[in-house]
Amino acid sequence: MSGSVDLFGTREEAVSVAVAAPLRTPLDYLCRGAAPAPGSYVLAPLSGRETLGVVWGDGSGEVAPGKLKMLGRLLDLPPMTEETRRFLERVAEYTLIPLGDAVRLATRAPGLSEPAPTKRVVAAGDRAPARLTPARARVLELVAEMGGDAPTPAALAKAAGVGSSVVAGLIAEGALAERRAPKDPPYPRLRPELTRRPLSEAQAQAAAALGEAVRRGAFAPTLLHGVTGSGKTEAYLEAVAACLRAGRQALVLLPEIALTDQFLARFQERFGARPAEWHSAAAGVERRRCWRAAADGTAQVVVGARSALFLPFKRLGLIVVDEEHDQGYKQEEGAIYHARDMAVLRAQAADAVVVLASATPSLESWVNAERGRYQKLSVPARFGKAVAPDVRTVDLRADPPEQGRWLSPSLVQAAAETLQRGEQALFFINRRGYAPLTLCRKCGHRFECPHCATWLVTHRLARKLVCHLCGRTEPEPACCPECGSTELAACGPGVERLAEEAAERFPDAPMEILSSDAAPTAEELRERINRIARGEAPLAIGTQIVAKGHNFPNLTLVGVVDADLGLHGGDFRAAERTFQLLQQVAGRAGRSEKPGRAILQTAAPDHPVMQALVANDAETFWRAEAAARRSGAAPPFGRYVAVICSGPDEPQVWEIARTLAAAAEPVREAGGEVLGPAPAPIARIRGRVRVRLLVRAPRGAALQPAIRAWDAAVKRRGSVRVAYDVDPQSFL
DNA sequence: AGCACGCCGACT
DNA sequence: GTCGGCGTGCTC
Repeated sequence: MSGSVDLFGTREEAVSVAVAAPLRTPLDYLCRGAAPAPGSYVLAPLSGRETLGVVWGDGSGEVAPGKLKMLGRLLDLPPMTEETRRFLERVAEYTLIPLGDAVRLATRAPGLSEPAPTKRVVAAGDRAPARLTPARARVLELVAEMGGDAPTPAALAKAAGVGSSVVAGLIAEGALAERRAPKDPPYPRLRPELTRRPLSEAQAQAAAALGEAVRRGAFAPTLLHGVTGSGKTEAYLEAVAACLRAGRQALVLLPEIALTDQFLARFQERFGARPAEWHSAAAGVERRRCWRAAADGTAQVVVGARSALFLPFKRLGLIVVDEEHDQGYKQEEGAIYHARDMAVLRAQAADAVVVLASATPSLESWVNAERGRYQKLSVPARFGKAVAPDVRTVDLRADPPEQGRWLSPSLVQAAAETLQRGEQALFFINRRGYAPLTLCRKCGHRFECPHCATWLVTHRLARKLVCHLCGRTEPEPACCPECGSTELAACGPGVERLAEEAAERFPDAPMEILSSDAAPTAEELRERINRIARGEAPLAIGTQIVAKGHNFPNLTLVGVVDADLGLHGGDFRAAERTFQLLQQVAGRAGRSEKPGRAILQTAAPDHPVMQALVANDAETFWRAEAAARRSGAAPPFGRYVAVICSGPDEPQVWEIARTLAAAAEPVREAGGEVLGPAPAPIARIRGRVRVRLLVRAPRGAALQPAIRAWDAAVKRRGSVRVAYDVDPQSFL
């Protein structure tokens, strides 16, 4: 331990502390007397205030001891385990965020710097009361019945049906002992042996393999592939049970939307009590309780959204990432990370099992399983459950809609038949608004966003033109700003325009529109979804919010109006994203007892995405996609990092973005490539222009030198900021 | 992140 | 004449 001796001969030691501030390295502090152990939570003075920090190790000695500040108070919290600290280091290294930001992610709970709140409780005392009245007897009897449970004085009085003075009197005489107990109630003990639904052969096999891995207690990444309705939840709950028996904690991550009472009820049925819950909606007290219980090990299982991954678990043995393909696992604001990937890192640091569960695994997980880096377990569908819908394409070149219409004759006919049978039909189009482009018939002027180099989308209901990149709106124009002509043409369909056509074609069918801006509140949107689920609207028109989350038991036809949408454009994950989205949308027609079908309107029925959808064969698609990436026909695997440069002044941002591209020279020399700054990926969000620079680094190439160069390039450059978005595919 | 130090508009 | 706006820079 590097130390120093002051004038009075007192030994002062230096420790390094990772403070919860955006700093890439820990800072050195002096401490009086013995240095706190690594992992201790402390308050550290930082530019004139006390900031929460975690002792990381010995002082680095890089700053002269005379300039070091004295460490503040040690906090009364269970120390952060070495495993968690190693995990945070790896998160910082991988996502390119500062270590201090990673520490911040792990300390997002209120009241950490205050002692754990306590309350007064009473238990049986060691003396008999001088006078035993009937009221006193009732109280003492009740206390004896309670055994170890210590109620508050008020609760005890109420339960015994006596006044509070009776209890107070007994305390004064020593017949009841008063002490302080934690105010946050402990989580109820879970019972791994409680109930078990009968498992199918395949479920039992998967559960056994997972349980075996948990008992081994070593890092074991596993892809649990189970189609919808196969009961993969039951399989991984058995892994949770095995983890509880092994005396370790388990974490179940769910996409925010799936964190429902339904899941919790199922959990309670299996384990006899609800788990600790961690999600963004949880209030302050609940977060404090969950954080502390994760840290002291009394939370046996935490179920939570992505940020639960950063709880300071004491002895984590299992992480389940349910619906691992879900885009919601990606944190896009502030510290950018993908919770599924960080779960793998955490499991590695904790020698834990990580289960990635999905009916439609992501490309990266599939490739990792194929390469043998992940164990793969499959749970096929249970007999008698709803089956995948029959998927077909309609070739828009051979069977086109009429001029100015978007539904092809065969899709219209299929919908008519469906409605006639009393079943539901859904038209899907992944575009909000009325029309994606408005142009002037006279001079050809296009209405574009002045900031984003994209077309403004006409929203007819709101009477506005909206930029879907930056959210900028203008009133709907009456005439062309160039030539003054009033002949403006709306080109292409959006969900509003599709609804217009559907209403014309099926005037007698009540219709519900599902899009994020068709409903003013989330509550209203939920109500609309419920109306469809209850079968009140036979016809539904929707954007991608219909893709997940809900069962529509009477829905037997899904019509994808433009299946090619999203396949073009510069996104190097366009094909897989389209495949996953459309597979989910088509699957909406597969939840009914009756046979369901999906119709894809496409101008490219031979495209691998369409063929894979028709064959309902993700594996073949992933294999083809992986092969294309290896052969160079599609963007190759590698470490993709978007360097995001943002600031209020557009020319300055562009200038700095070019500097950043130049500073990426070491990456290029190492065989990587730098794409951009491209003209398209620019957007203005809350007054700040964002320019993205895509960098692909070869596998194994350390990006840290480039980061130093990029960080330095924006220093002393006003309010320009740089952030890094590491693509999950970097795992490959 | 937050806090201090910096230079330009409306106030007792 | 100042109070304070937030742009800019740094934190052991």
